[in-house]
Amino acid sequence: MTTHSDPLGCGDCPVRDLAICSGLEEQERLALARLGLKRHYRRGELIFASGDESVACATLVAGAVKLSRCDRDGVERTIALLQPSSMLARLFAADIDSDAVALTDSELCVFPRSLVESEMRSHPGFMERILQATTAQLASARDMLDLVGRRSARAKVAGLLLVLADEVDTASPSANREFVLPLTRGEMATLLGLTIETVSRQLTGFERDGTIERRGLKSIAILNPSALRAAAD
Amino acid sequence: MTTHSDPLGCGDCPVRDLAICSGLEEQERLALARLGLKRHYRRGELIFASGDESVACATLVAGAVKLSRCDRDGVERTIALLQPSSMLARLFAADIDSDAVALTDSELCVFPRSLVESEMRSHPGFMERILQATTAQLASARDMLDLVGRRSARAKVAGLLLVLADEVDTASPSANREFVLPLTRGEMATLLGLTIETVSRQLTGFERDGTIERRGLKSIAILNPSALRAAAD
DNA sequence: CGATGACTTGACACCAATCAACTGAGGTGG
DNA sequence: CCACCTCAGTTGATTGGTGTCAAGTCATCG
Repeated sequence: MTTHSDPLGCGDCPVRDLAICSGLEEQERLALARLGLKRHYRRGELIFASGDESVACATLVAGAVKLSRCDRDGVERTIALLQPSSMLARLFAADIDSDAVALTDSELCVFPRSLVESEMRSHPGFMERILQATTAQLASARDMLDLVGRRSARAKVAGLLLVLADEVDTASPSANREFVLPLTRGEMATLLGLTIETVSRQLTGFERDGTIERRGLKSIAILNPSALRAAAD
Repeated sequence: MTTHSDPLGCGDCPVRDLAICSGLEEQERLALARLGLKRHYRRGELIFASGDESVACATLVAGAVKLSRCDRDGVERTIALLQPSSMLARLFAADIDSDAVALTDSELCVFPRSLVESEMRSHPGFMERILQATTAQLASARDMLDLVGRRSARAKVAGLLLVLADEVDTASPSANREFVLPLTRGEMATLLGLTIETVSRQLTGFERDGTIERRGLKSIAILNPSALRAAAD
């Protein structure tokens, strides 16, 4: 191994088989890695800002990121939640249309967008991976739309808890799942089009029901998943 | 020209330079056209149903289509509006996750999904077009999320009117634009997470303001676009 | 231990859902 | 041609849910 055989530490990358890079041959992946860089962001840190020129293409390696917008009164609306292995990029567009903010301390691999686009044109397997990633994000955006379009606060919050629980742990869809909320109450509220107080009251309601249990401020256990699913629509 | 030189009538297709087929060379496009078929759907007709096997990939040539889902109480939620040139497909997935319904009389070119996927793997230009289309749908889904996440009915309806006006006519973003709503009040309501009555009342409100004018049941003129934009957030 | 910020709870007002009646447009049939 | 039907849309009265404002609690950190 030469000194620069693994500049980004791809060797022990937790998302190496999920992220778009997995569509590249070893050699191309290395070429990309040489021109990329790994960056850490603290919770709350701004990664890209709406209006920025779209020059980068990134992969979320660890942590959690939200995309959001603000209207002119400064009211924020979250339009996407991104998990590790997600691609952060605006392909085919001159500039960014939303803020990207780290929800928890996060790690990203950042590449020049132009490089990613040119690599993708010469490597169909890479482009297919990017298409898959985009398709997955589209499906998830539509799921969110379904969620946010619900008419009662109860259904919205229940649905969000189920989404967040699944994100944490797809393995055991059973009772007593405990997971850590990556979102504050305020972030849940801007995501669902509700207020902090309403989100809080819904959580209290579910806890009174025995549907969930709050453990500390950020941790939630789902005691009765079927009750939660029933509440979700 | 031989008898089968233009089986789908691509020659005078209104979206021939916009749809994904435009990513193909003449010869490949013809090969695809030979295995596709053109179908008409009446307003309200079901094109694909949630749960169906994902065997087709279609292009909306003319008309308008919505994607929607129902919860177990039968409450419908619309998760996307598709315009001419949009691709209707669930790539990389075994089955369909939402109903596709014609909003107006519509015309679609339908192809076997397997064929589209294999063509895309052998023609990078075609895959890039599909990626572009998917990226555009993702952007539009996030715009919708922004819209539906607004907290007042007034802002939601105002935003929707602006979206619909743009869809009809991007050319003149000025006053006195008149356009035909492709959606009934009920469809606007399921899209925004409101009720028919609320949508109706908001429209009446905007009309009293002098912001819009209703002309017949389905036609709307925007008299004061900036007032509408102000109301939209 | 005090300060800060996130969260919860309460009281109240208001907006949107609900239920119900009415209007108007389009279509059918006598 | 008009009467009638049907369905989408509008409007009104009322209720209930969610936003708002305000106070209070809890966790974390210096």
